[in-house]
Amino acid sequence: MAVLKPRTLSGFMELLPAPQQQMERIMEVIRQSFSLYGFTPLDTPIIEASEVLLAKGGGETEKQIYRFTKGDADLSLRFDLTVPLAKYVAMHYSELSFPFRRFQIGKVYRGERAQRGRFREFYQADIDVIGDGKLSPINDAEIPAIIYRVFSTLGLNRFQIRVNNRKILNGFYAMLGLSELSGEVMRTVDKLEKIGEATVRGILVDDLGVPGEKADEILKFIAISGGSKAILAALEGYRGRNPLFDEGLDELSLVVNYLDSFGVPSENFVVDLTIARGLDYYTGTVYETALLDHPEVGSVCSGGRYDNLAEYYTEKELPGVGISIGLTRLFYVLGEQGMLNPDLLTAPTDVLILPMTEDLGPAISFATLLRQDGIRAQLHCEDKKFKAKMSYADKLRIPYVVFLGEDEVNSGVVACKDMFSGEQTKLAAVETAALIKAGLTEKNKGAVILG
RNA sequence: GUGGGUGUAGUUCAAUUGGUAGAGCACCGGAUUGUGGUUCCGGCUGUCGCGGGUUCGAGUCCCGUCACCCACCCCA
Repeated sequence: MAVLKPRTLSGFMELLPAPQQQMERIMEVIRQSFSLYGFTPLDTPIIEASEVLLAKGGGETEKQIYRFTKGDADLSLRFDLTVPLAKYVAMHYSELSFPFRRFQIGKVYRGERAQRGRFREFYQADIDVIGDGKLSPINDAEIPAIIYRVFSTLGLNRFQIRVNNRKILNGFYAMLGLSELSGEVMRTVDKLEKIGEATVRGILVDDLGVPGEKADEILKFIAISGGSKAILAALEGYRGRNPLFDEGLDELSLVVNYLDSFGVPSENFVVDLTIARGLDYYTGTVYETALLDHPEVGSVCSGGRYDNLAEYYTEKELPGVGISIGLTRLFYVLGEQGMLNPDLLTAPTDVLILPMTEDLGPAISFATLLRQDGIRAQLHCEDKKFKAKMSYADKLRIPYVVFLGEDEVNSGVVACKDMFSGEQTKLAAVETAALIKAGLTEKNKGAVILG
């Protein structure tokens, strides 16, 4: 019979069991980290009515969204987690308590060309804080702490949280009389690191029609660098010329000043006046996180402050601040760079039990004992050679194999082999369980996801 | 959407100026009866992406097509 060639669509990540385990661990770290800051878990449908997801209209979303019809229904796959959140908050406004802090880890879909580190289906891990009418900028200051917590808990050190404030940029461009162009200018300046100063100036002057001396002022402005405090000090020099700028500077100062209290080391944080990133609804603080050793892969976590999350769905004013971790991309990079700890236990079970007697009772009882003790156990009763079963345990990197043959059953013990050390013990069931438990704790000790 | 590249066993790749396909890894089996990972021996697999053309003859040249990859755009 002719069989169909199996294939997975381009841009869709499909993992083997061991990497999937690592992915799950990463998700778990993210979940726990988010929980530590008082965020509540949320899940929303992957499919929504197109009119809801496309309420904003125009732009990239329209071009890239997966849209289809089912009967009369015009449906779309969610493009990000923020728009569904907006709908959710608008819809359940009266049932929610504000500030509403939620986290959500879910797949999103973008019908663009797949590329290295760029997927069509990928996980985003989002947190957002939504205020009712107003939202304290202290929330902006807390975000870097959460990012830092997630990345450092994963075992990463070489990353940098970059922060900027759009009010500062917009205010600055207003000072130059370039308000109408600020979007274009920001987009251009954002590419500085990639294309260089000369090219940026060329685009500003030749393509956008920015007068030469103003382009130079822009370049001078974005070239402000140094430690966060030094940058703030330099920015103070521009104070008093534009109210929006001043407001942004106040917000940025707040973020910087509380970093220490929030436990964010200064080496993992920088004020970067070039970043403008993100969807165009960002209005204040913006964040971007870069892996210092892999600048080429792009952002793995970005976000910012927006004035009005749900303007398309409600008259209520709902400002918010949030970030999105590009989990799939992050995982892809970590794997590609060999940064996933190979010593991390990824076996589907802790113990593989091999019964070798007609009566499976003792083996099943032992499995039950282990499971009651919180130890993952699997029976292997298939009609296979003993060697094949050992090989199975080995390939899956299962840490313990237990043998239950005539000898063991008759003398009331179980034989247990530590597959990593090769040592084998023959002890009573309860003692073996205790031994395994202690051994697992030892093997898991300091098991960071990244190594 | 625009530009470039590539398509050969499960996988990574190889195949002299066009002459009807190989290697490593993986996989499977064996090296005496209840012990894996190392080693040794043996074995398996391909419509050479698909369709057409040139040719005595094409994996190797030409056209088309599809798929994938890379860059741009945009972004996680």
